[in-house]
Amino acid sequence: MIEDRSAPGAMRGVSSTQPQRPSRGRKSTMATNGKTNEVHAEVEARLRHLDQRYTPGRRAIIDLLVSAGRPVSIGDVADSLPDLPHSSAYRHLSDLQIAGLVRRVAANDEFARFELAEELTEHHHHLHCVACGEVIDFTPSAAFERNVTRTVDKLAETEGFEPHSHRLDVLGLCVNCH
Amino acid sequence: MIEDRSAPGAMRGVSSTQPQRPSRGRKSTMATNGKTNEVHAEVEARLRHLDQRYTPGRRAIIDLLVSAGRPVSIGDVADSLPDLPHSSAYRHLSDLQIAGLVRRVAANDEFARFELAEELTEHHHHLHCVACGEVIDFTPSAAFERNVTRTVDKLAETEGFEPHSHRLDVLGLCVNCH
DNA sequence: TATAATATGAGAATGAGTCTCAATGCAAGT
DNA sequence: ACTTGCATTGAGACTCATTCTCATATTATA
Repeated sequence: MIEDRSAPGAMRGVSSTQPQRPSRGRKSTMATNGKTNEVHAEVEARLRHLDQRYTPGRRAIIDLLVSAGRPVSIGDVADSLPDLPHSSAYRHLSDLQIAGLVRRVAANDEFARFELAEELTEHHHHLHCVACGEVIDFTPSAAFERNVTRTVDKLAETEGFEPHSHRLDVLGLCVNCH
Repeated sequence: MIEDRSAPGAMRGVSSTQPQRPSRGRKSTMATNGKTNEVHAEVEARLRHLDQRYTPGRRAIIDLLVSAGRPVSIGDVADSLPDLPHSSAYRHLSDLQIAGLVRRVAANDEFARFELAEELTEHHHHLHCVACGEVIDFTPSAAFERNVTRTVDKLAETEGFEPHSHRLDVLGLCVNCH
C-alpha cells in the first residue's frame, strides 16, 4: 500500500522531502536601485502603447517582481501585498504577461510563479529546489549560452521545429535545504 | 481593456495561438518493440521490491508511456484507456512516480504530462510547441550534454546549489503548427 | 480456504486559477 | 466642473484538474 498522500500539491508525496506551499516571506536584500526606475518607465511606455494604464496595483506587482529578483508565487504576492485581492493579482499578472512584460515560470510544483520578462532583465535560467520549491535565477557564461543557442537552432533542420526560446532548469537542493 | 480571456487554460489568451486541451489521439507509429518487455520487467521488479503489484491498470499505463514515446497528458490516457477511471489513472501515475518509474513533466500549459523515468529510457530533453501544446522528445549530442553537465556541476561551487538533474526545454512551433 | 495486505472504482472534496458584473477611476473634450 | 467613454477594480461565484475517502475487489501466502 502506498501511503504518504497527505501533503498539499500536485503529485503529492513525490518529492524527496515534503512538498509545500511556495516559500513566503523570504525577501530579497536587494535595495531598490536605479534599474527600478528604468523598468517602471519601460512598463509604463509599453502599457500606454496598448492603451492601458500603469495603475498602482500593476506598479505594486512590478515593484515586487523587481525587488524579488527571482520568480514569485501567488503566495509571495499575497504576503507582500495583503490588500490586493487575489482576482486582481491574477489579472494584473495576466495582463502584464499578455503585454509581454511578465513571464510565467513553470516550477516543479503545482504553483505558478512569475518573473519580469527577459526584455526587462536579462536572459537567465533557474535553479529549482526540490525540497522547498524555491526558484533561483542563475546566468551561465556567454560561451555556454552560445553553445546552447547553436544546439537549439539546429533543431529547425533536424526536427522541423522552429525554436523561439529555451530554458534550462536545474533541479536539486538549495543552500538552505541540504 | 484587455479582452481575449476566453480560451481554457492557465493564463488564458497568452499563447501566440489558442491554448487548447492537450492533443488527443495522435498516436505514435512506433510498434511495440523488444524494449517494451525490458521495461515491463524492470517495472515489475521495482514494484515488487516496494511490495507493490504490477497490475493490469499499471501495466496499461506503462504500455501507453512506452508506445507514446513522448510525454502524455491525462487526456491522452483517457483516450487510450477509456475504461480506466480517472481516479485510478491519477493514482497509477502517482504511484509509479513515487516508485521512480514515471516522471511528471511540467509543460507550458496547465496540463500535467507524464513520461517514463530516464532510468527506463535515456536522458533527453523536450520541445514544447507553444501553439498546440505538444511535447516532443529530443536528444542532443553527447558533447553538448557534457558541456551542460559541466556547467550545471559548477553551480555547487558558485551558488551552493547541489544539482540532481537538469532539463532543457525548447519553446517554439512544431512541424504541424508553423 | 482464511487472513492480511495491496489495489481499485465511484464519487465527493479540494483549491488554484478564472470569470462576471457592478462600481470606480481616469482622460479628454466641452 | 460636468459629461461621456473606456479602462480598471473588488467581491465572490464558478470551473475543472487533481486529490481524497471508503467500501469493495483482488492477490499473496499460509
